[in-house]
Amino acid sequence: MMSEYFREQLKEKGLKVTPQRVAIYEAVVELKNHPTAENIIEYISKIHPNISVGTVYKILDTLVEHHLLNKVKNEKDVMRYDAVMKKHHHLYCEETDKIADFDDPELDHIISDYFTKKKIKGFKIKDISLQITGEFKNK
Amino acid sequence: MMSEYFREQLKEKGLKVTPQRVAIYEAVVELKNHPTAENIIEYISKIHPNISVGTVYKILDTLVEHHLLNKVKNEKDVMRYDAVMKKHHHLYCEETDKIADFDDPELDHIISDYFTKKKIKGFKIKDISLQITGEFKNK
DNA sequence: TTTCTAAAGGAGAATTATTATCTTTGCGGA
DNA sequence: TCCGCAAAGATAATAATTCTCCTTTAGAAA
Repeated sequence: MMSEYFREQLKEKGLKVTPQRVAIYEAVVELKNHPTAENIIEYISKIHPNISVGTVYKILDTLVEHHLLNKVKNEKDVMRYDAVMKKHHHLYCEETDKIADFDDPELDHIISDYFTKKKIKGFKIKDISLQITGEFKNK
Repeated sequence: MMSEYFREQLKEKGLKVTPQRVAIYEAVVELKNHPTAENIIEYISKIHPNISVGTVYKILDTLVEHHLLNKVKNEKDVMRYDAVMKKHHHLYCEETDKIADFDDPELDHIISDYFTKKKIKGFKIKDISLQITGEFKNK
């Protein structure tokens, strides 16, 4: 089962493996497109009608805190979540409010090269992420 | 006076020049470090005690909509505003939650060059902005 | 300058997303 | 299997923002 790894991760970090946590993690994976808490709640409520809203928020926080999920914010106001933990960039569509992951090691390399040569004075860089806004072409 | 340009801009866009709008714009300029609505409200209330909270939000929205201010998002929850309209990147400090503007035409050039050669399939890029997280070194 | 009217502002209620509190439940070690 | 504490449930509270409704005012026109 695909969430076996997730269960392992929970144990490793000393967190209890609960059906709620597994369900929410699976929801984020399943929903893919960077769901909001609301999206997750809606999805969850169909399968596990008795998981409460507060619990969803609490679990999302816990998982973000322990680096099992990522938090992303969009131009609008709400927080969104992502199960892809690998460092990556984001493509935003302003119109449809869609977010897609974007990964490009070559670009990362170019940028990190650049900042190796040219430091920002008074600032120590930990991470760089690109927000690429534009629009998705419908194929 | 420095807000002369702002008044001109309002007129040009068919917006009325009101003392509230001028005051709020000046507050954002004055406060510099990407103030939140709350920061602005606090600042404003000292000078113009009778500008109401709802008005501040309404005016911020209007000005963002007409590109007289920018909205900046961070991983935390609140929106922040910026009077610097020139395209630029942001430096974020995770610890102190500070944001600084970062401008680097050379870097922009490198990145836009890169994407001229290597398109993202299914996506039309309109704008790229970097979020550089890390920490400010105290001089 | 005065008048007129749509646009803008004021006050505070309403909404929305999120967090906190407090009680109950159940995971997982002994 | 039992027990203790972490976690879940229910719901109240909070915070940021938006909405509603009514009043005021900027600025165009007379």
